[in-house]
Amino acid sequence: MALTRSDVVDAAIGILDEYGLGDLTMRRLAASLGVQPGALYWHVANKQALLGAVADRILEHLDDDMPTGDWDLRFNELAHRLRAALLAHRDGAEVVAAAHSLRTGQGGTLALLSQVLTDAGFTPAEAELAALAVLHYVLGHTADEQGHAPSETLARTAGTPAAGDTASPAGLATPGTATPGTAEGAAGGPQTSDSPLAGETARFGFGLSVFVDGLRARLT
Amino acid sequence: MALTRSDVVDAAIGILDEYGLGDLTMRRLAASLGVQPGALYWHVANKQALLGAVADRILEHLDDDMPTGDWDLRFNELAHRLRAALLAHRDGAEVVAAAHSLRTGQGGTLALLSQVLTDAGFTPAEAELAALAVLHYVLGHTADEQGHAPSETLARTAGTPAAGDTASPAGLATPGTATPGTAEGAAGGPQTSDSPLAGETARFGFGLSVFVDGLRARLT
DNA sequence: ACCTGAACACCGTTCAAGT
DNA sequence: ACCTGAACACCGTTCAAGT
Repeated sequence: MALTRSDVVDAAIGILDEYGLGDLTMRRLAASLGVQPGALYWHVANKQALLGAVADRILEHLDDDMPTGDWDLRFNELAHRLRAALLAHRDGAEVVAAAHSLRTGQGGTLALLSQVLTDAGFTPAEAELAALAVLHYVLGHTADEQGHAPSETLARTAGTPAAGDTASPAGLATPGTATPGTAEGAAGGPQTSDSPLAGETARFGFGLSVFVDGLRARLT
Repeated sequence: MALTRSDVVDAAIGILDEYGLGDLTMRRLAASLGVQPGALYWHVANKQALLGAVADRILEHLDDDMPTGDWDLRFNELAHRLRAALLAHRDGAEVVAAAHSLRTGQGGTLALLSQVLTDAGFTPAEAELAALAVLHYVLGHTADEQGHAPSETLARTAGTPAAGDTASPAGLATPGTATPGTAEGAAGGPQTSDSPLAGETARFGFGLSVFVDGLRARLT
């Protein structure tokens, strides 16, 4: 049966999760589909476009069933969901960053965050800038996590969360994030597991809340 | 005369400024030095190490003649200097990001920002997290600027700054930043040049000040 | 100590030609 | 419409051998 563009993206995500971005080459992808490298170019313009499609897939359904409530609650929820979506795939943050997919991507992650802030009372220009700023923060922080941190995305497998650490801020259910590829540095580093900032989610939340506090301060 | 490691880094920066990161290959670098590709590996372990050395060079002297004063003033100064240093070389932000050079780099940009915040009264853990957060912001924002914005780093050539826009926040002299490579999108996009957030430096400063406001709010 | 020559094992992309 | 075969123009890295 003939290959489909969606098949190509599926296979790409498969390679990503199993071997990482460094091994996601057009030639390996073709091989995994049992096809010649040139065949891919019928379904996808080039590698950049493929990465864009992969990124769009990673960011799909980011705003499904969004809670209603204060802007800061919704803003936090979106940021945490974004991080969770990136963590759900090996090198997810790097892929999305490489694809420049947050600004333009189909889902419009930038637009989502921006909208919450204009609802809150910011001008469109301010809202977009602030949304971009936290987007950069989330991408950077999550890329760091995926670069050299002990994984933190099982949650479904074990009953007790790894170290008192869940991806969602409140008790809100995260969208269907399957288990990711194995992390490279599984041997725990010097994790100062006593401070209130231990746990990657808490560390992430700290930077996020500083930013949200700064935003709140300008609303008065 | 025999090549020196410093020569190699110099030549790498030359290629970077003239042709960009995409054209900075070991083979091109070797050719520009009139040497065989293999010769480079006597001076540099691999490409990653080379990029690290280039990044270190870009970030050199970031804290020369730092002003004294309130932590927020010094924090802002460092952030603006960092952006200026990145803008001083084509694809500077991407190089530094790729080199993971802010955390570990010789200069210790992370340590510098962190120190300012511990001086301000934050715990070491909080200070490092907050410093990392703005580092991510600066890198992301500046990478965006360098990716598709009309260049903004002449300042020395013309008497009147391009659009009421300088890299330094106050009248503080920036360290020796030479003129960068030409920007790719020289044709001006839809620049809404009326709002108070026009001008890349103002846009950068907005996100930065939101974060600093958030930090100040926790000091009470 | 420093570099050449030459190879190894890859890349992304194009494109005539086949079915 | 969809894919093969085969090439083009590259990569980073290694390493014996030369000087």
